[in-house]
Amino acid sequence: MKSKQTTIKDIAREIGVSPSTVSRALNDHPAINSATKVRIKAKAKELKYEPNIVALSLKNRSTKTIGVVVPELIHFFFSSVISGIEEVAYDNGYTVMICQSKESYDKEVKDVMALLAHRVDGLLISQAKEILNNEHYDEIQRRGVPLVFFDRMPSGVKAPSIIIDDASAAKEATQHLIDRGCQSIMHLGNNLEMPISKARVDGYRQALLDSGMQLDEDMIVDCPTSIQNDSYAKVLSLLEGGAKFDGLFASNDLLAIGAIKALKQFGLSIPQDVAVVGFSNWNFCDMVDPPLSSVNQPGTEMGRQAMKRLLRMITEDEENANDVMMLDTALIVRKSSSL
Amino acid sequence: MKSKQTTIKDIAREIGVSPSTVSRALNDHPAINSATKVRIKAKAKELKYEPNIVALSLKNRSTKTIGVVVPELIHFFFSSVISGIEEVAYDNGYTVMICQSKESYDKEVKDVMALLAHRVDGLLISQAKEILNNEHYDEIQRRGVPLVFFDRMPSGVKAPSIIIDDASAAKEATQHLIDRGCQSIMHLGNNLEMPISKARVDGYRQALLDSGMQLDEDMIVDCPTSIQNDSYAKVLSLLEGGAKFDGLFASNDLLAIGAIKALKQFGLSIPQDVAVVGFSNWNFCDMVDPPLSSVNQPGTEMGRQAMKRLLRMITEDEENANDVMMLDTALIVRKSSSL
DNA sequence: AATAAAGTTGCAAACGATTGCAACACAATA
DNA sequence: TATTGTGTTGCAATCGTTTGCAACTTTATT
Repeated sequence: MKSKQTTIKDIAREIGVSPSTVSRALNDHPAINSATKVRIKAKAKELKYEPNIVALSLKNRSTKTIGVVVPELIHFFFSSVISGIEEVAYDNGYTVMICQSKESYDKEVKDVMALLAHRVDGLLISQAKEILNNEHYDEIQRRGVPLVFFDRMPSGVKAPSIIIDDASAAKEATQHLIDRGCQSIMHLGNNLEMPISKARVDGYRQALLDSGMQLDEDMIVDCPTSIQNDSYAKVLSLLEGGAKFDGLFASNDLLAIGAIKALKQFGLSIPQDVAVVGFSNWNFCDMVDPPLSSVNQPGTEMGRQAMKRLLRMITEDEENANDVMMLDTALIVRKSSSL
Repeated sequence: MKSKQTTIKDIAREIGVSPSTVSRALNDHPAINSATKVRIKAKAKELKYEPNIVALSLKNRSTKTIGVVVPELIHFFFSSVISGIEEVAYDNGYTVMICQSKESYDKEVKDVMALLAHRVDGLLISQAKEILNNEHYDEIQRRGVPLVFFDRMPSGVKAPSIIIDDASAAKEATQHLIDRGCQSIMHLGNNLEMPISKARVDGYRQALLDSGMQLDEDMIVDCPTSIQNDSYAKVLSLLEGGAKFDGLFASNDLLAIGAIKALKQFGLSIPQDVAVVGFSNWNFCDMVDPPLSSVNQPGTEMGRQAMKRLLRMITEDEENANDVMMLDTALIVRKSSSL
């Protein structure tokens, strides 16, 4: 059934020349008689010939394909990144293979090995939450396949990465709550094992310290699953336990939404009683009630930059570097934290 | 740089046998001496040999890769479908190449041609909003590449499809509003050129007719862009123009959210003054205020079924069929339409 | 007319893996 | 000893394309 795909040999047979001549004609090789070229090209069009990329990949030892591993596609942020990646890849004649690690270390390793077996020309990875070791990253580099991380980078791997300044973004968000008059600010972290989560906690801490506010470790709550039910349940039980706070900075928007639900249910109003700020600026931030203030992460731009960096590694065949590009974030203030 | 990938020849050279022997040993061919097998397998592990899928694809004329074309990845529904597709593909040893048409006809055609050039073993497509003709679908079939549509299928192409019963789902949603006591129900359509949008309008009409309610064509409003601003502006101007209605059924959730914003701003309360139902049951439906009633579209299941159907076409080499599988939807009633 | 110089085209090898067939060594049988 | 059988391995072709080199035809030059 796959037999209906036209090959260079079919054209050669029909015209009565050798496959090499057809190949050269289609690539406008100067040595080929122009009349022959015309005949061959016409026949190619007639038979809807399309070069077999698989054969070309084998010959060129380059698949013109790059592999992407993201934790979850359904996250708005990661789909935006993918859009940016595809845009640049497409413009440069590359196609993209996307895998989802589903936040699992094992799946991430399998994905990476599968992409390597497919002989992708490069890899763009955002690390899963579950982190065991870096062996698969080392294997990528041992094989000489270019590698760039985005958003979530591991420590101890010599590869470029495109990230945001999580600490300073978190600091800005916390500072905003302080400026607004909040005296006691809670932080909901998302899996504090992750480097980016740690960085956000650091930013939160720094803001409090800089303002001479006291740091209460009990106010830092980890919600590892990042499902709004998690933060909903945790915040509700804290409130019921008598916790008092007038500001809340969450490490992602889902956690913020869950917290808002708990706060509302406890009879508190937002932002009057508690001001809330999220992180990522997901597309639903201005749809919830009240509209949620959040730190905007430039997903599409991150994808573009990551792909550009990878292209530079592929084409310039440069040695491993570990430069870090930090993209600007912006705090989007909405009603959940404004007076 | 790509030179560091171990091949069968490397193993052969190091052991001192021919590549054919290595190949047979790794595939546990009975003719190979078991001592030799052990030595070869050990060496393969040592050199971290991984078969080159590109070479295998060329030889087998099968890439074990399937191509997917969706309108937009950032839509929750489509990312869910992708997850379902990947799940089944993965379990059957296939990898997935994803393209986004961005709702553009030209991009869809380019994506399809690129995937064909990559010699994917099959294609899963959800059609873009912009529809010009079916030539590219015909070309897929002319080449004998299996094709299955999901969610948005074209008319006039003989290929299987996995969809939901848009008309009956829309009818159920509208009926729910009628049962709730709504006297005058508005419908916000999303690009009424699209078959699925037409089907939803049909369902809406049918529900009204069945209940003996009058049909006012002015109550059917097209919002082609599917951005909440579109429905926000249209609904607001209708309200200001004196339009009266106590129910609203939107063809997708974004439109419903935009409408709710307009209604609130006009001083109407939901669901008391106007009951609202959306379509797709996006993940943010229970995060907005009030939580939005919506028709649940089983995205992941749709992806699974589409991939299964495609696998059957690939493996059983069956002739073109055009069976349609309709998946069950369920109206999820939330506060936006409950008393 | 002989030779050189273009102008065209084909052969064969290569990319990495698989596989039918031939070839070899050695043991068992007649 | 000759023959058959069994176990093990290699050769060569194949998938579709590209490309250095050789070979051929035709035209230009002396």
